[in-house]
Amino acid sequence: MKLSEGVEAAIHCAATLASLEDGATMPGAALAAQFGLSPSYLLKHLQALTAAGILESVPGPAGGYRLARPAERISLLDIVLAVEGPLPAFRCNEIRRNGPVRLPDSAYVKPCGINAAMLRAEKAWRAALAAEKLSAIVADFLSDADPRSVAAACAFVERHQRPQKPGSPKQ
Amino acid sequence: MKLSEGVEAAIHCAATLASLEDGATMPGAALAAQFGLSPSYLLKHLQALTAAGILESVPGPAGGYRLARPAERISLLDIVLAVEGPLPAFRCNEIRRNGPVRLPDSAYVKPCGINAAMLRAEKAWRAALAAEKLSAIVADFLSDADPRSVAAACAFVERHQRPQKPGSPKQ
DNA sequence: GGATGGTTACTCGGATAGGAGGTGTCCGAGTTCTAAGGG
DNA sequence: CCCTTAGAACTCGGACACCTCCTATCCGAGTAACCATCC
Repeated sequence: MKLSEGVEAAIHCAATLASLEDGATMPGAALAAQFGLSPSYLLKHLQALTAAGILESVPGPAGGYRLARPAERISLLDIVLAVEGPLPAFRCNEIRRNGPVRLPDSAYVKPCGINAAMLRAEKAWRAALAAEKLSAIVADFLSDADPRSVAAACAFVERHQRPQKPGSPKQ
Repeated sequence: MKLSEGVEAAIHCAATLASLEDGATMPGAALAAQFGLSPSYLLKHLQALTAAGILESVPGPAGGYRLARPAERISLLDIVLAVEGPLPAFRCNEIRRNGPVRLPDSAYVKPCGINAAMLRAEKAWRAALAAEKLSAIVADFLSDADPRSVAAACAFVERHQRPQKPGSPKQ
């Protein structure tokens, strides 16, 4: 089992966008440069986040991406589900029915115990991810990370963010 | 993210082997027939379980597989790790270092907060999997599942298990 | 000087090739059971 | 009747193609800023 590498990129980008001034945007190309990624490919994941309602996109010059809601209300689970899809990692194929003796469907109304156990474990995983808020990630970074790294990140944000246009308030 | 389909097969096979009489074995071909799987392919996963020390294999006629230790001491985590590998699902590629400004390595001695958060969530998942013992899975099946399904499973075990050979005690 | 229209450049969005890992299959090595032959 | 021995059949184990999904890339649609022109 392996999570898509896009998850890492998506979380880093979301954390960077959370550091922007209120209403400001940042182009996808800038985010790609910040993390050494292919701009075209990063766009794919940013689109997924936009489709999931986590980000907003502003087209045209001075456009870019920004968070669609406060970082306190964005969890890592939201991002992971947006990139990886909503389906659970364990998908029961009901192989218990594929034996040589075919029982009627009425013998399988009770859910598969193995599937239930796997889903319980995945529920714990999702609960832990839901508890990890993007705001906490950013706060921890600002307080705990190396000062040089924090300074470089802040300088990058200051350099590439596009201030909110006065005439178009953030919805 | 998607778990390998072999995980489902491996758990079902392990649960079936847990229902065998003490020391008895069952060939991989019988397990494959029980779940409608390709024998050659199922062997691949059973070999992984054997390499992980969860199963034991007995070669030759009247051979097959059996649990290497009591079902109470086998968790779903053991099986998942044996099939999927021990690496965590989220693998940090340290893209935080790939920016245009290259800071010295000393600026990154603190672990990445995003990686830490993802690993915390995965730790919760693994803890939940470790709590799901194979013995409990089998017990729940015998008590809760449809009687017809239980009867069919027991009949299958009775039909295909190979009793322990008197002269070669289980190690 | 101010308003207006066209041009330009920048942004995101979706459709299109390439590659790694899981899926499925095959054949070979090893071991035990069986049965025939000899004592 | 018992032991020995050769054969055969069944088992697991590892090596080889195929296929799906993730990775990576390109080009097109749309929009806002900019600038030249006109009033």
